[in-house]
Amino acid sequence: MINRVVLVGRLTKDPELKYTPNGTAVATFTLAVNRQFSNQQGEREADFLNIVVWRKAAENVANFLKKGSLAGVDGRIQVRTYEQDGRRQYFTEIVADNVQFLEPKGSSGGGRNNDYNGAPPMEPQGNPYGGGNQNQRQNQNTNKGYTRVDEDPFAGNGQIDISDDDLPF
Amino acid sequence: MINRVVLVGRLTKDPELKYTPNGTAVATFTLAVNRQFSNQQGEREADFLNIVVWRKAAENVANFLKKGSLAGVDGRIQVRTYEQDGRRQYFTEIVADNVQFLEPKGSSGGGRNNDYNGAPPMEPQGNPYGGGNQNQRQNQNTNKGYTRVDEDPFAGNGQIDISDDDLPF
Amino acid sequence: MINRVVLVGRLTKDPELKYTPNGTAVATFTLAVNRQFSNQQGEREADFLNIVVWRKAAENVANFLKKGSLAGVDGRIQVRTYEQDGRRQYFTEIVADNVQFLEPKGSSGGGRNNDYNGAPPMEPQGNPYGGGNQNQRQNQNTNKGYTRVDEDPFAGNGQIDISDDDLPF
Amino acid sequence: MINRVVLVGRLTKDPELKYTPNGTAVATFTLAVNRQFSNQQGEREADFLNIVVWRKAAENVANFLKKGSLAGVDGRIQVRTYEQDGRRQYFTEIVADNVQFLEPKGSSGGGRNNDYNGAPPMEPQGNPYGGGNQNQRQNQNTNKGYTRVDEDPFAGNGQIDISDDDLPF
DNA sequence: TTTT
DNA sequence: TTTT
Repeated sequence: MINRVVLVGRLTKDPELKYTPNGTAVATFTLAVNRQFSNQQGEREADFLNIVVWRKAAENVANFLKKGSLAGVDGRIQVRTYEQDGRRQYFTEIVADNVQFLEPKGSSGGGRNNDYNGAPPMEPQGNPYGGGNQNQRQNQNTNKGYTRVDEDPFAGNGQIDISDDDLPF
Repeated sequence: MINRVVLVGRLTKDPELKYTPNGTAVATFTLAVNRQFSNQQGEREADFLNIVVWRKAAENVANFLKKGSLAGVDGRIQVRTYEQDGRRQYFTEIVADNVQFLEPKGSSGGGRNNDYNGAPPMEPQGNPYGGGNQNQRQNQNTNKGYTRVDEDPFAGNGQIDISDDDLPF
Repeated sequence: MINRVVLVGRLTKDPELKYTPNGTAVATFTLAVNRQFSNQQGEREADFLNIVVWRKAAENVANFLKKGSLAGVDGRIQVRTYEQDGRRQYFTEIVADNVQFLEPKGSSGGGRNNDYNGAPPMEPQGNPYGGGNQNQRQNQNTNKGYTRVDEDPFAGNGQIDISDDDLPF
Repeated sequence: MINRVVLVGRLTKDPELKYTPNGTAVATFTLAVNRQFSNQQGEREADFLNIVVWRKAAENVANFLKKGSLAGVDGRIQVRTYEQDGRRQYFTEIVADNVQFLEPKGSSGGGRNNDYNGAPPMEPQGNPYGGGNQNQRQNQNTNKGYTRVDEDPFAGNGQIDISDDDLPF
């Protein structure tokens, strides 16, 4: 059925790139999309939307986008369900078919972590979406220098079985 | 910023129509949008998306759509934030600019609650989205025969101050 | 770059299915999309949009849609250019990634040409878009019972070189 | 019915701003949207799409966009019909609900015509869309310093009767 | 936990 | 809590 989303906004952090057990790249990031109208307090609010990208596009995202980058996303909305403390939780994300880099070419100077994995050298890496899967522990695996992912691309570890067979392409 | 969503799917229940204190109509419903590809178990999953509609369109939705109706939605994604048991929760919804009725004309026979407010006569009315606002109690107010809403259109009661001033049009 | 179109409307005619020289299926049809507001004369106008679909989806369109069918289209806009009488002409079409059939299942009774090629038995087959390519003549070739296409899927014959290599997937 | 288009691309020229007889601002420009895949010759083609914007947004477009600017457009497709030399011609355009400026703030240096009406001082003004209305002559009228438009916003003059009553809002 |  |  028709399920189409188009967004333009800015990354709230560097993207995170991980790999499924069979080597499929998956990148995640949050896009801040400013609302068109200000609220009663005269503030211009934003919506913070979770984006997932797979395969080659995931690696491009990891290489070319960073915190603050302007990007366009064309994809579909998906809701994932999980249990937490016996309560059903919902996690809404946009699965991107296509991510467009909207920064001017020469604007990548400084700021980006040069190791391209979105994690500051010393800090442990966590789930960028606090409301998401909670049973995460520090993921020690590496794959091509990136963090490996067995399942939920938004968690450091997980029981939801995600593999290439889930990929709709 | 650009934030555009287009969906086609079926209502999981009759829509709920409420009114803000100053009389603005607001309807909510959940749209089941089938995914394009089946999962590893060969099942065709669906995403269940929360839709909000305001004003005249809200009343049309309440009058013409019911559980199972096929509908198209053109709108934008919005994330609302609230606290529950000291934890931040997120509620994602589509604010519809336009809802299109895709049922054939003569297909409204039977099934729909004829009082058009989406609540079965004897049952208390609750939040259609379990993950949403929890501090709801049965709303006793009525307005033109419909349930009144002071705030969160998805709750029976609430502290989030929603009024016509929030309306972006 | 981002180029996304979503439409819901009705077919003005049965779709036309053709094949490129190397056997790729391509279907074309016109979708009548009613405007949301009526004009000064109080009439509800429609826009007539040219749709192209490739491969398996093309065959599904030919098999399941007919004149009058309600359908959703998710795709991108494309403009083709050609010369006619020494003047540059533009032909705008939507290349569909996905076509959704919105007719209720049991509603296909009668009306559709059972040979599934969109052409009434006795009538010569023409370009469904009168404003389009003009240098058309009756196409005599057949391919699996369908009309073959060497180039412009909207013409009966043509000089624009279209082949599978043009397919972006 | 659902008719939604989202585009990101670059202006091929400065936008043109005109006014209807009753003072409604209308801006037009062409957006070059690069295709995602290169063709057989390895070239990355673009589609050139005609955009119309009305009212306040039209004036913003005229003030903030110029040739080469990156912009996002959210709107709907519309086809206009006219006769030329006894032949029916079609003109496809995107009526924008919303135009987003995607250029970095400090990037407006040089290049733009400072009179903000999109017309070079000495040159006659023409239809930016060669395939469009042909019976144009230089429009002499002015309105608040801008070119006035009686009808087709893409022509310098015209017989198609466009007025504020046509505005769907 | 949020971007400009 | 989910629709056909």
